[in-house]
Amino acid sequence: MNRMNTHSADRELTERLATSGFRFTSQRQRVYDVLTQKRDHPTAEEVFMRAKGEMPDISMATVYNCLDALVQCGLVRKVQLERGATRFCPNMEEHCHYFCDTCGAVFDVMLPAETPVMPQPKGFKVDHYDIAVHGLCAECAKKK
Amino acid sequence: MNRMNTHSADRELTERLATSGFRFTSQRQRVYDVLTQKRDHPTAEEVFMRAKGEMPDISMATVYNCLDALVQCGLVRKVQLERGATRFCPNMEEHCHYFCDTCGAVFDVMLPAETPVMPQPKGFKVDHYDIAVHGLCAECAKKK
DNA sequence: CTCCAATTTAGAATTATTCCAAATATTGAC
DNA sequence: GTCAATATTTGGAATAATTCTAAATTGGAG
Repeated sequence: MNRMNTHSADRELTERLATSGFRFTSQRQRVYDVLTQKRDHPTAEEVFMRAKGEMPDISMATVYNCLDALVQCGLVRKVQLERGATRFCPNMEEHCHYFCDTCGAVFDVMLPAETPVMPQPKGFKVDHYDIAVHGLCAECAKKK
Repeated sequence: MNRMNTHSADRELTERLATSGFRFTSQRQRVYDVLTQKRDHPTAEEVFMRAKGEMPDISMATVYNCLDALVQCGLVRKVQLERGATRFCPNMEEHCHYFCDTCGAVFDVMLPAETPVMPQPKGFKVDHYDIAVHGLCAECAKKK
């Protein structure tokens, strides 16, 4: 299927997968499409349900596999905002997450170019930052 | 037990519990002691094992109960650094966590007084920040 | 001291995820 | 295009961490 990868987006996906040693599959394409179409930080379960729309036979195990491959090849980020299901985010720019503890809504906010100087544990080699701001979104704040 | 709460630390604990509508119990005292004695961000399982040292009959369910009460009365913070067990931290000052993705070590680092201005989603009411820095600790960095 | 609500306890239930082994699909060589 | 080798998908079983449940126990007000 999709022998030619006609769309540039697919070719991009194929290349990203290939450079990490993964193959292009229709399931991985579908899962990545789901994530880029509605960027609301869905859980694996939610990705599964949306993916089934156009691909009714896809399985939960495959969704986990695909998400894992996409994370490994640098197209998707895992986001753990609370205990419970991990969420997935296709925005790979440096940003932080505003999280509504009441309704679960997530908002991406770019980080300011100027990051403040932070003292670091001696010899610590930083890989990445995970910054979350917890609180109430406008709607939920109004209701209280 | 502990009818008098002779130690000031215990009285402090009793008061904190009371103002949130909780009772003082020996189990809650023990769990809080475990957290303050070795501030290495243990999981519930680890707290359980350490608590059993002086209190062999304490149960896992109780450890979860106690941790929950301590979090609710503002003496302890939950820390979710990755998928998997939640960790617990008795340091209630504003700080962030440096986390070694290889060995799991956690280092507290105070945040600089000057926090950078961040654009916020309209109407969002901030409750707290969760800042984690992932990477390799000095030891693990050396091994590579 | 007595009573009642809060707490503890052991074990069952739940949730999210990972593991497994057989069936299927993809890719590179011919 | 065909074939073989290997990666991937799949459904279901297994696991890990936590939450729930209901009975026994305990703390504290009066």
